[in-house]
Amino acid sequence: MYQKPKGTRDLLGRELQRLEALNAAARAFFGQNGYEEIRTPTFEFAALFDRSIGETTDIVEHEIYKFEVNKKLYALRPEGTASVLRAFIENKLRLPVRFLYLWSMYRRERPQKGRYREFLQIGIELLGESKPFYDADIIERGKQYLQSVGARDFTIELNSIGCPECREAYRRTLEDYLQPNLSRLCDDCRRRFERNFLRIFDCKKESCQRLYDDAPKITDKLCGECAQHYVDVKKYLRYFGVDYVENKKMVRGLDYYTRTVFEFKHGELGAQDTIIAGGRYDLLMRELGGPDTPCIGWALGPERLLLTMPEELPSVKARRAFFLIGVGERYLPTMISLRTQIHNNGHRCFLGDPGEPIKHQMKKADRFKADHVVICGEDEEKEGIYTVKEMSTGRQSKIPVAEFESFLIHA
RNA sequence: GUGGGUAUAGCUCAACCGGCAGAGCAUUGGACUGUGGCUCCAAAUGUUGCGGGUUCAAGUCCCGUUACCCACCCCA
Repeated sequence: MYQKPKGTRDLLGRELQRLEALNAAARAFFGQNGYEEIRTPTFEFAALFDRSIGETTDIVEHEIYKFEVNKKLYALRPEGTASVLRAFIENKLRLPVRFLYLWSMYRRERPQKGRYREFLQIGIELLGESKPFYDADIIERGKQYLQSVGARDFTIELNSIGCPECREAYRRTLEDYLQPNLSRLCDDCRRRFERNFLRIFDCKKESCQRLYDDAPKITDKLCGECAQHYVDVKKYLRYFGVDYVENKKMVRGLDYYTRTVFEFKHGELGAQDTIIAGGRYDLLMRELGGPDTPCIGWALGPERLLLTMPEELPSVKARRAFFLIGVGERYLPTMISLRTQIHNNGHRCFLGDPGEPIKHQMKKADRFKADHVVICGEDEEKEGIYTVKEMSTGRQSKIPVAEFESFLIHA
């Protein structure tokens, strides 16, 4: 027997419906807000991701699916931002522009709750806007989107990680603070400090965290411009009515972020509690060979979001379902035209096999979760009616053929 | 990549110290030949994840392996 690769899933039934409901809501909502949907190739030249995500990140080092064909090294995309910027540059588009993407991403991680090797991201990117107003704007739009699909109980965490100059100054300050305590850090943190020093704050060990609680924070060491930017972002968030908590220890896993970073978290999700994560990346476009262009964006994990939501999404509307029963094959033409009429009114409709006993067809109707059964037989033909049975109550009524259309409209 | 847990009928799970492979739900048929669900009666269902080992005897013990779950790492 064949099995799917580890960390992948077959999407069908309820689960697929739920995901598609989030996609449909995102297309509608962000479309209204001027975000244009974009699709790029699922694979790119591997160098694109090395350059953008950061060569010392774990993603690039051992989580990317890479393959070589004809001496060219390709990679399945592990995230969306790099591809969007590459497409922007390559297609010589004009600024400013807003993009929406709904893509599968690929990372060779060990799967666990809310984490897969092929997973979805709904992301937005706003290219060409540098002002703090826009940082607040896309955070607020994220909040509004979550609320529109019925998500509750998430908190927004905010931080600024400054520009490379701020970070270099801060690194020295932090080093001075940690130097005397180096022996109390865990092995992971010592390694992190060498490779990507901000990431020490992600450590889950309490002994390390106690040390970091009293450590100087990057927000205290921002340069003048970055500090002002951060102050203004918070000002606009208040104008927008967005509640947030400052998390001075929040940093990002990707190297390209500058200044504003944020996460939307949900408390009851276990270790993978981040539903939306994003931030500003003002230097990446230039890094990838494009024009100097400030950008900001975020990505949402639909699988994780769904873990926080009820089985029946409020946004999934159940359409009426009809099942047609024929008593004898000679009623098939009637049934077929009836089906067209029902479909034209926007309802679902299935045909029973009119050669089968009524009992069998009735049972099928139940299986299909039909709301209404319409019976076409000798009695109906004589009286010029259809017998309509409402399945939830068992009540039956005779509806004259001429009045059936208006019945459908009100069903 | 590291650690812990799990794997038995379509599904959820039992099976004592190693001793005939079980139940509920679902399925199928009947009670009910123009009416589903509800009720009652009956039937069918297994490579105990896979491969090896120990034993008179393995679902049970041992080794390996695969998948899933949870956590670390990392991240949406």
